[in-house]
Amino acid sequence: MTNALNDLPDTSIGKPLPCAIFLMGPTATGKTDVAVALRDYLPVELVSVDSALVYRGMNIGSAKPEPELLAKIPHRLIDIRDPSEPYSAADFAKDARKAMKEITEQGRIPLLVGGTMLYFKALLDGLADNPPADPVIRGEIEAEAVKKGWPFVHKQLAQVDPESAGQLHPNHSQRIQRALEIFRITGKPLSQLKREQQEKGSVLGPIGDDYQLIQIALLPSNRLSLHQRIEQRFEAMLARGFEEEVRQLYQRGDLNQDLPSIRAVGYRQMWQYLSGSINADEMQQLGVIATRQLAKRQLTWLRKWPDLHQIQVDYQADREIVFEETLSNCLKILKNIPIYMDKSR
RNA sequence: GCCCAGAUAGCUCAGUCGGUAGAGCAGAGGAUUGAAAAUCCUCGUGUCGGCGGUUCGAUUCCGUCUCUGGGCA
Repeated sequence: MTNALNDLPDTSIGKPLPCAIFLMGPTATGKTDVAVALRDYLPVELVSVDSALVYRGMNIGSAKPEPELLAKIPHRLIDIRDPSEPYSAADFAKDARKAMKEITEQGRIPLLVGGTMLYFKALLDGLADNPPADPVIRGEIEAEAVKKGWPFVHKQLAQVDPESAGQLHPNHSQRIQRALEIFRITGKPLSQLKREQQEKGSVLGPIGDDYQLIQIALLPSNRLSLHQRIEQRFEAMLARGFEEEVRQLYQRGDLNQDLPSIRAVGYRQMWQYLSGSINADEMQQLGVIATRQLAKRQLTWLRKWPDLHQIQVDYQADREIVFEETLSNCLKILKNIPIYMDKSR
């Protein structure tokens, strides 16, 4: 099996690269089921690419695979943070690289499954060697913004990093804050650091330098049916005890709605409901709406994604049939991997 | 049955002292380098409930009808 990996076509110069598979797609497309099924055909090991699944105790609302499944089939990068601890794209890029290396060294193929497109992007293109978030500096910038508004902070940024400021709308709070934060920590503009990354490379370089990637996306063939499925799934989450799950987080007392974890789709709305700012009906409606909007943004990423194998998924057809079809489409794409194992043999 | 208040974008509503109308939400498209399930940008023609009247001109004023709330019987 290990030797088979070395038989991969030598794409350019040097030694052949090990294989890695990306399985992407908007929320509620059934990526996990397909990924799990692929294990019957390929020696893959799963790595989750999901900014919500990293949090422990956030299971129902994040559509995390069942505990029994997780116990049986290892998924990397799930349940690796407490909801009080932030996680970032850079954390992910580091963790995922490490996981991929371990998996490859064991003669298996990393299968990265998820819908957090910035995480995929960070892996794919790499990140500049920028400093991590600094809560104190962010707090200072935030305070200035509250007093004078984001357009004012934007003007400040324009003085030290006109290039980044020019690319950002004066209302774009988060990214203005980040660009200014980087300048205050390093004394260098973000635009310059990006350029340096392109010229000199960085610690987290493009993953394609080390792996031969096969990128697959599951895409809904019809937006309306995706919306229906999202609505049904949210209802199912409520029926399975989503409210109780969030209530336990709520009652801890150390969490708040500004944390990345609690801002997650569904959790944010349930939190508002538990704190009394919206009623149950609004919670459900707003939760569904937020999920639809998330799926839309994920599709925007995928529309311009390079080197992508796209698989259309039709939700209106029978679920079993669609699953079989999707799986078989994936297998067709993956057939050129030499260590493909045909179950029928 | 009578009285009052409504009827305007898919939804909630604003508005036009008479010159055919605009916000929020939803939806669509886009951006995306340590919060990304985040954050931000762009996109608004609809018999202004029906019919009639006044008027050069009515969604706006008047009458009437229908429907929806609320009140009185």
